[in-house]
Amino acid sequence: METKARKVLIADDEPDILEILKYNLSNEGYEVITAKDGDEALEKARRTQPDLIILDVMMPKKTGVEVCQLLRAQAAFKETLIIFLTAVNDEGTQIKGLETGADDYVSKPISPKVFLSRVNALFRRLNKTDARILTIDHVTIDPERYIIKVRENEVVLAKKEFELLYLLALKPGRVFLRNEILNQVWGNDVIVGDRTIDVHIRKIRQKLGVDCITTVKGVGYKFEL
Amino acid sequence: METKARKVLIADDEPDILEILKYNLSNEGYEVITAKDGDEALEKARRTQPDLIILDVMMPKKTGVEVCQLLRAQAAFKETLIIFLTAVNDEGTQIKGLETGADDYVSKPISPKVFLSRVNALFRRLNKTDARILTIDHVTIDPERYIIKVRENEVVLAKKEFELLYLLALKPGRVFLRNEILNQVWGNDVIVGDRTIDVHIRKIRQKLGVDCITTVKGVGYKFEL
DNA sequence: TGGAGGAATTAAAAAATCTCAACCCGTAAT
DNA sequence: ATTACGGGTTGAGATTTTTTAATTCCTCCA
Repeated sequence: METKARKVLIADDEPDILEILKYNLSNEGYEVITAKDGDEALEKARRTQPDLIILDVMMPKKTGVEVCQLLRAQAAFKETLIIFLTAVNDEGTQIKGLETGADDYVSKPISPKVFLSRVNALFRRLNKTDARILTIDHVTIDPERYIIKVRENEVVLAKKEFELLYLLALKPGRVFLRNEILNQVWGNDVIVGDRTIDVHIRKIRQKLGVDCITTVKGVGYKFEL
Repeated sequence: METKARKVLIADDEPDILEILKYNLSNEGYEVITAKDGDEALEKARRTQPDLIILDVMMPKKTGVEVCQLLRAQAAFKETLIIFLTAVNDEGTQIKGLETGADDYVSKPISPKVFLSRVNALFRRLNKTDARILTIDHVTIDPERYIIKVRENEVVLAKKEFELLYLLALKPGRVFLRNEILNQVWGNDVIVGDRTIDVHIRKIRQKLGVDCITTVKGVGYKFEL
């Protein structure tokens, strides 16, 4: 249950639906934000940057389709998952929905079980493309197995260490500011001291036995062999 | 892991065909749902979530190809089996059909016997990847018999234990998050405590007597010899 | 040469997470 | 009715990871 809570925004004008979905998603460990009309949805989407947005097609102020179009027009929401919810089993809406760039489409009445499995499926699909094996020279980082290999030798890193290394290795050579690292690995709401990063960096260097992380004084760190 | 009746949705505008197929599939133990045009097919597919969908290419309202495209665009139907039915033995249609993501393609007139064997074959193919005997080094897991063998010694696991081990062994080395394990083994609607997984893992380790499950702290577990 | 600022090193405290044993509750078998 | 068993829960250690805090090291520059 500790998979860095994913944020889900639900927008629907029917309080009942809002409640049911919120309840179920919360139970699954998602962090849930709700909105009761199109404008509120837009506003909260911008402020909270959710991982998934569930939009009722029929809403006051702005319809789900409109909200979706507006969001997709913004770079920040190009990748965000969007699911449409609709009472009408209307073909026209469905087509328009998928064309607007929704990732899935669920029609009411909603079965919580089915709905949850769809949400999970979406995230699973997302993860797939997200967790790829990195190979930089003789260093291999496999996020699926959580192991690092240095010249055929397996190295075991702890969670934070692994995530930190993975982040740096995603863009070898690029310098990551301490702040970036904090946001990506720890989350932008966690507060930890600056030395914490140093210590982790040190452990990684130590365990890998290879000098692959370079310090850029006053700036941050980068992965480099 | 129960063998619940497979649901099959048949969509065709010719009542005769519908009848024949329904009769034959029912006899084979499938649960059959029928639709007489594209729209009805879409609607019933969503409501009943069938395991297999048989689509006539030429149908009122929407053609089979259109229905297929719409379905495949939805996450919930990414994995669903789809068979196209067509009167014309038209090359163009066939190609378009398979490109749209159909799993098989049968042309009329239909021989019930041949048709059934194709359907069975599809499910068998699906099953293969689903319930096959796993052998990892000297550990053998047979999901059909619910038997584990470790160096010729049979080990008896309880249901949950078995399913958990099987899940992990399906992708040796890959780390499964606690959430994934919960979803796969317990189902995404059941709520059980976190320690439950631990305890089951422990029982497995204990019974197998071999150290084959590795914990990745803060992340999950993986099968590894 | 002697700070000053930033980073590296350490050790040790604090927090998070597992393991393990004991226990409880249904249900199927006897 | 009794027992055996699967399987879910709990809480107390044990372990590991993460963070903090104190100290030492550099490197640049006045």
